Amino acid sequence: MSTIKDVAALAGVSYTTVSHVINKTRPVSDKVRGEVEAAIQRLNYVPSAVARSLKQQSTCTIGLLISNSSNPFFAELAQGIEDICYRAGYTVVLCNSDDQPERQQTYLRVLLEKRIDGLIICSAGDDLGLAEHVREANVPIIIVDRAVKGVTSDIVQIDHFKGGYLATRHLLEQKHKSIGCIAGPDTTTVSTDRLNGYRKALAEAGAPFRPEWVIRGDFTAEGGYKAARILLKRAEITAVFASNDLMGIGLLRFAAEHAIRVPNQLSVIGFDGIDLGRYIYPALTTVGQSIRRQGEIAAGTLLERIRKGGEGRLRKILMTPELTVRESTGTASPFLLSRHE
Amino acid sequence: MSTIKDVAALAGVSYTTVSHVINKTRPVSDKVRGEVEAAIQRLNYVPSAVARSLKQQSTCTIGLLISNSSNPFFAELAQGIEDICYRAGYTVVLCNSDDQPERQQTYLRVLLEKRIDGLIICSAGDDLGLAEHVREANVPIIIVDRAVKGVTSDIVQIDHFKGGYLATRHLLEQKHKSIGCIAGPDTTTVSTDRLNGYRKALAEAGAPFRPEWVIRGDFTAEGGYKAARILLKRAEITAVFASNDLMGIGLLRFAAEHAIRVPNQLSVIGFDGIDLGRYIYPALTTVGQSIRRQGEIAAGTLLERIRKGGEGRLRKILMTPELTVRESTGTASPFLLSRHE
DNA sequence: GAAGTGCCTGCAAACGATTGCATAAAATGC
DNA sequence: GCATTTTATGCAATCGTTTGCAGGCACTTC
Repeated sequence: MSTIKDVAALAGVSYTTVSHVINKTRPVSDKVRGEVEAAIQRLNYVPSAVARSLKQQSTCTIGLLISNSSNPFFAELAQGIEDICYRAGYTVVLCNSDDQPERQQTYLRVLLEKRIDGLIICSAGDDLGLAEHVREANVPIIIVDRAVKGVTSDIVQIDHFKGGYLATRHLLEQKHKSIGCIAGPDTTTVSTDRLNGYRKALAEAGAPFRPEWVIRGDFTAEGGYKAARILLKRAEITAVFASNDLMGIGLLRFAAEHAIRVPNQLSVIGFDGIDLGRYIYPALTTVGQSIRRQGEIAAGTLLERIRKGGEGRLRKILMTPELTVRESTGTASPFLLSRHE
Repeated sequence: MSTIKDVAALAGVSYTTVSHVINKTRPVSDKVRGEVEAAIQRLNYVPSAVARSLKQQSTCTIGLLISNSSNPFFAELAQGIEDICYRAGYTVVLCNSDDQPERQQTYLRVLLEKRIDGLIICSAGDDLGLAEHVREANVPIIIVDRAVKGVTSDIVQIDHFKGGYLATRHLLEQKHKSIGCIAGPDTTTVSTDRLNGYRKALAEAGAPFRPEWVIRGDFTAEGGYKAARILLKRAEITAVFASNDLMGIGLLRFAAEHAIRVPNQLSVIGFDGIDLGRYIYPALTTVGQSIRRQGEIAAGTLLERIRKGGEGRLRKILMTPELTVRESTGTASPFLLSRHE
């Protein structure tokens, strides 16, 4: 692989000049510029970003630390992030911790060694080790969607509480009286927030909160399916708030298999607003905000902080969830009790 | 950010020694090692991978160039790739060209500047510029799933032809006589291969090939939905081979909306085997091979080539597709004509 | 014709690691 | 006690760029 010196030698100039031709950082006579460009062509020269990074103390690279890439949520988020970074000339390195704290820490370390300019964390909130290491990291960080306790950084997230509230209120407005909930794992603040929103809506409507109507899932379709098996044993339940779309889809699957008609006999609402929700049948009613947009905002905010050299006070961006009514929710109807086996 | 020299100064040794302590590359007395380690701790020192890369001419980074990250296929593929790379101590930079050739070229350039050790391309095959640039790149490359004309590199792909054949034969075995096809864009070899498999199966069964039963889609759910609108106008069609799962899902959506019962009135088979196929209802019958596995094999093959310094003859790994029968296909039944509006 | 003013261009010192070569000190052999 | 081996450490060149500081040359200008 040829270097800037090879180019300089071939063009018969100093490598300083070659550098300036490449970066247009000071005037160069047309003649010399022509020769240098010809030499670059001939040698098929590609400047080394690693040498440049070393000198400039910046890599134009950001890290994306996510906890589990199998949720379409992350794919959409990554799209938004990647898009903004691309436009700004930044590059994204993808780190999937696969829900293993140890893997997460290894990645964090690697990213720091690679001297990333910024970090986007979108990861389970229950890892204490992470908080500590992140604090020492001394790199601009933004946390997306989840809160990581003990880390002070920019943060962009949807209002989980309000989302849970809106979802449940929607079901209540459809005259449902017995509303189940598939919550997330109890270790994450995300799921507690959503659950609290659900409780608030119930309380506000004067409906009782029944712990036995709440099942913990793990944010996967499989988890939603399993939760459905338990939850739908209770014939009185006519609607379910699944605290993410994937679990909602698992629930819908269970309903379809057991000939429970949605929304006639059972209403289902999800959370997130993944793109696929509109293509399944019945299309999933959900609450959320464009995930892609969240990614764009996250990346934008991070890049801005990088530009400022990390200074400026911390920003907390709270996005207001919106209800997207599709086909999986409807008015409670009296004959639904007949569904039970 | 502290450097190796700061550590050396604090520990009272030369930075050579510090380097050797870090890399365990030559014996160091226990006393000195202890002091160095203490200094590293105190300063919170993290070695710079960029300096190391410059010296060692290797970045332990690979590029992943994909054409459109909104297809779950890519998410699953990326998972497999990322996993293998993680284990091998490599890092993945994610580049989504979003189907824009110009963006693809920009990314390729950036990756070369960053001196990636290897490249995985999983991208639309119709960009001639890419082939040319890639050939000059002089970096180990592996192409996944698609063929890029004019590029000589390792390649791992599923046998698209055989997949199309198996899918169609499955429908024929269910006694379907009029089988439609939603093909991919005619610019990619992938879709032509799959289409040819479809034709072969028809020919073998003595069924006629009707061009008007083939609609071109764009590999998205939306595209499948639109194709369905045209295709299902023909009441004689009792089964459809969608040449990827996403389009199959779009088709299923259309069928559900129009009260066409699947599989009773219409059978649908997809291609790829995305994970979500099993959770929708009816679950999508499909043909393919573990996508994650494909990613793992791709990454593994690439890393092996990197290890060999790029030498060794080119490998072409052809994976045999397998049929996964789920709920969306069944025996042709006579009363299906009644479905038409 | 000397001084002043613009243009272009080059020298050499960083950036933060790795590593071949050399050397000092300690241990061993006889 | 001296030569020899072993063990532990340091020096300095190198990787491929960027960039502050000068220097050379050709015009003006008086």
